[in-house]
Amino acid sequence: MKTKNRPPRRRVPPQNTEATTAGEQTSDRPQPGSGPQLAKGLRSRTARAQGARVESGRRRLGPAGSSGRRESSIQRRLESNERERQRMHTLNNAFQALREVIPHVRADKKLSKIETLTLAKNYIKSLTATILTMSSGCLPGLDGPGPKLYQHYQQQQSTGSTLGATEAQPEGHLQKYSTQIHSFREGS
DNA sequence: TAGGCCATCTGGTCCT
DNA sequence: AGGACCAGATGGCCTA
Repeated sequence: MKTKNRPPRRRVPPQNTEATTAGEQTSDRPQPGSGPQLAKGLRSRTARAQGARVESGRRRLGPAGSSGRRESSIQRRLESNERERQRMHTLNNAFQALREVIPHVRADKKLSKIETLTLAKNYIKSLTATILTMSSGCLPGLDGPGPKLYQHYQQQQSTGSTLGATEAQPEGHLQKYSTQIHSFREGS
């Protein structure tokens, strides 16, 4: 199953969740960004989470239980949620930035996170292999970055015990990266 | 409908 | 002590 070309889902700024679920006072925590309007019929994740919690009530509420929680405790949790949300947004921005510098075949297709990381890894390796090849050809002597780069590469290879036989050679990285690009293009 | 991917919430642990 | 980080849980959206 593939989830390709999925349009980015839109979100509204975070809302109070726990207090709503617990039937306690809602927070008037500021809502950063004062979020975009949702497309018709499209609920935000936060809103959906709220709904899910209200509907199913399956979220963990901690040992004290929602009813016994002090307001300050709830407020702390909400602030923590907000920080976590921001942290994840920062992480996702970094993923997006990474996507934009990784050449891949289908620009219209958004790489998943795991695809992004895997491609990036092999892209770096293929670039390293290319640099090695070029530097060893141009700088056979003792001066210049070539030998040092090669030493570093060899060190990396010796410490990385998970490399397969193909990856043991610089050309293998390029081949693997190329293969991976094609497999993503094929949607496999 | 199943499975992949994702956002969010949550509590625990680590770090400053 | 408080924030950052992490991983598990949960449920929605989307595609095959």
